[in-house]
Amino acid sequence: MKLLILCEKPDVKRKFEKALGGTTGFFNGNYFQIVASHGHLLTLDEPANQVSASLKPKYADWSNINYLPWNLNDFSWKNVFKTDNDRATFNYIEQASFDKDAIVIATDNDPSGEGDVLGWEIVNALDWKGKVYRIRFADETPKGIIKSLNNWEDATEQFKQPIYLAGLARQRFDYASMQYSRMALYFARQAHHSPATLRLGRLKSVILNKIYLQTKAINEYVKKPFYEVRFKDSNGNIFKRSFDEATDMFRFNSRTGAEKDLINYVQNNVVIIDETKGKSKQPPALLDLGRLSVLLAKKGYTPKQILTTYQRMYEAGIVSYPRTADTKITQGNFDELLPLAPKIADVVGVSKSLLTHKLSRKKFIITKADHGANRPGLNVPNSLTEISAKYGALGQLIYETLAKSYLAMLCEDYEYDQIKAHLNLNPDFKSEINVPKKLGYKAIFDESSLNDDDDEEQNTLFSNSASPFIFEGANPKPKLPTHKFLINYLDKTGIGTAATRLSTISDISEGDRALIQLKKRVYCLTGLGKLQAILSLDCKIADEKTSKKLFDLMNLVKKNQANWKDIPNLINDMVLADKEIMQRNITKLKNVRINMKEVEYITGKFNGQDVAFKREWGGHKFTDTEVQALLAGQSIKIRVKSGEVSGRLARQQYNDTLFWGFKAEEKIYDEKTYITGKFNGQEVHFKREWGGHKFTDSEIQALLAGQVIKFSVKGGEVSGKLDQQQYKGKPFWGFKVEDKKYDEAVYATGMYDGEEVHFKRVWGNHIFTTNEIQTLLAGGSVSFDTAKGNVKGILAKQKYKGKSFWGFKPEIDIDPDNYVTGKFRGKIIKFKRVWGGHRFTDEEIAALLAGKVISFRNINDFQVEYTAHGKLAKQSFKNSEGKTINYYGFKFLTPEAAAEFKLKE
DNA sequence: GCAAGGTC
Repeated sequence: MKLLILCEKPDVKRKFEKALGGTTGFFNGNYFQIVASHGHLLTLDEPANQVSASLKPKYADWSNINYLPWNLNDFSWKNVFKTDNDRATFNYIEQASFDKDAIVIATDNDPSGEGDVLGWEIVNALDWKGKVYRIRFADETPKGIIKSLNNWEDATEQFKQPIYLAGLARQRFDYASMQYSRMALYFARQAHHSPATLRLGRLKSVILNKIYLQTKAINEYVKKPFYEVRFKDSNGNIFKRSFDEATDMFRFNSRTGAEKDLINYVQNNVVIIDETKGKSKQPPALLDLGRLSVLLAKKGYTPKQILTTYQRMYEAGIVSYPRTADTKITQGNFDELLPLAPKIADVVGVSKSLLTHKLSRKKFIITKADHGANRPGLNVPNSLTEISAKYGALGQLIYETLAKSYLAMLCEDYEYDQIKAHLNLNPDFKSEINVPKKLGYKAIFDESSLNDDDDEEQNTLFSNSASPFIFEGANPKPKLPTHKFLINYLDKTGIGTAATRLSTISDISEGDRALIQLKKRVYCLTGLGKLQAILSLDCKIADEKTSKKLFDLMNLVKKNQANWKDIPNLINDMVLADKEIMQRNITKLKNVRINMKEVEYITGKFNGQDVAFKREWGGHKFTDTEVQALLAGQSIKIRVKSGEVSGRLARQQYNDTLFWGFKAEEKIYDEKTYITGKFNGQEVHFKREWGGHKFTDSEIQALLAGQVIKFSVKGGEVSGKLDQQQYKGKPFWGFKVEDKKYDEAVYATGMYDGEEVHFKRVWGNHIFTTNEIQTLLAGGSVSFDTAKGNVKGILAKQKYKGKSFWGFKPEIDIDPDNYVTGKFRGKIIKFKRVWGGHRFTDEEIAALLAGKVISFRNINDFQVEYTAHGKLAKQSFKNSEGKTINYYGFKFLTPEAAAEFKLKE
């Protein structure tokens, strides 16, 4: 038999080749050829293309919600290729399939059935009539792959594959959830908001809902301070009574109440130890992409930066596969990486003597992993510098963090004593502390900062006695929706994989249509996001339980206990119920200020029909008179940037979407800026000027005749001809450069990495010397003095207004987001922008640099608000090697000290 | 224009 082995991606194909000894060969007497897809090659076509011709207008309509919910029986569930590249990949798979007898679906074994859906999509597009086998490898080691091939299942009967059906149902459910975006847009317009589009779904909407409600809870938080007597020993250990709302007699609303109580307690109350228990803790689970991002977000990196850098490192084999659902690894994965541990430890500066636990602990191991948890890859770099050179500071941080989380697995347990004590004269006052005995894995990786509650305090032993003091507390303030907060929350909902969640957060926090944005390390909603969140309040689509229900049903399908066909229709029940709720939510929008870049739509009657169209066209905003004329079916003339356009309102089509809008019928270009002429018999318009050069009459003749012309511009000489080009997807005619000769006096020319580059000889006021030019071309850095101070930089390809050019690039301050650079006492210095969770405002920074004392309200780790005073000062600390490190930073002052400084000011 | 799931 001849087999076609279909992998999900090229990376896995390579693992198969390694296991089977080549792309083609024989296995168990069968000839095989391995091919790889590239994720999903196909996707469900647009709604309007899924239905019969008579239903098309209904499914293409965005202005009407009478059609919702959709009838999913109308759908043909037709797949289309996502891109031309995907079609090409398919063609290569198809070619390979022609002489084969059976296909082996060797796509990933996701518990969601996604790999099965992906595989069958391709098999179905091949119109395959032969045998189909499914293999599910435990890991991507040769052993795992070969074992899976020896245990293949006959899967020829596609609709008897429960896991596939579960995946297929999920896909249709989510696809049908598109209705929500149309519905919400309709209601937004009812509330007189006109966003270009909204994006609702069971993941996106849950994120928005959580941020909305959390922000609301914070805004509505009312601090209720309380005061009570507690004891503290000389090591800072606190003794307190257990608090019970019903029987409480010791908590006061005012300080004076507690002050009166304080008299009842004596100083130096003797500490009695009740119990000392030896305890231990195993290293934490390996990091997933979400938890990794939490650690990196603290340093100011965005999900997008983390995802792209991790991906690049994965492609180089330095880190493991990013988009895994696994939090554990197989014994095979473990054995594979273990021999590399000493080298990894060297790279990240971890002492090898700590790596004594060479047997895998049960908690890390599973029998079957999709790719295994995120961990260092099999390509171990030689040094951190090597990583940072290629992947920047973030790359280095990713590797260090991931490596330490992995190496922690090979360390011994963390051991500590849990000690309980009470006070002799006041036995109600108790304390429980954890005192470290042996750090074990915690010496290299401390997971406590990943937890929502950083309650893993490590204490020092009790001292002999404790004295009373007045403790000021408050009802806890709801947590800020930071990245950590959001990731930990989504973890609990279980929607998607950690990587999917991260990429969705990235997706909705970037670009013009962003729904959320990070401000001072806290997520908040954009105008668009707020609009969506309010419209979806109390709706099922924004309910975290919706995904849970979906997954529960999918699990039943997997066990043959439910019919997969019932799942997609559930979204329709939701749409029906949420339609009413959303309609009611419109009123909630009325009292909310929403800042949004709005696309204004005009609504009115055209030939007796309700229409909505954009008020702007080509930068021109229709006046009310023009709107009346358009609705009356008249032709109007408007001015746009490049000339005068006449046209009228018309039903038009863009891709598969019908819409109403102004349709240009005739355009007269401004003669001053445009030339109108005939090119190959076609009327063309192009700009009279290019790069500051105004074309002469003879040049215009030559251009229209298709000839190459040559003229001088600033910095050199260009040659080129007239050609049709594209700008932002729209075609235009204009001069197109074919060759540029650079003026040697202005530009330096040379080779950089095998590419000819030209760059300006001058940067600021500095003229590069011949030596400096050579250094720059060799990739070296050059530094020189300017009026603003010393500048150091390298040669780099840069972008300006969308055009790329080569030039000197000054070294940007490391992490400008986290550090402030400024002049302090006549010197350029850097200092941290955040102190104790507080991010200094621009005004505060200016005051600090001016040497002034500033004060601000802040919240401490116990969620208690207090006023912090301080100023900028040169400070120092001793690092682990005992070396004194000097630095500038905010120096906290007591209120008394601050007042004294302020007096001097 | 709209999802969530893959891929790089």
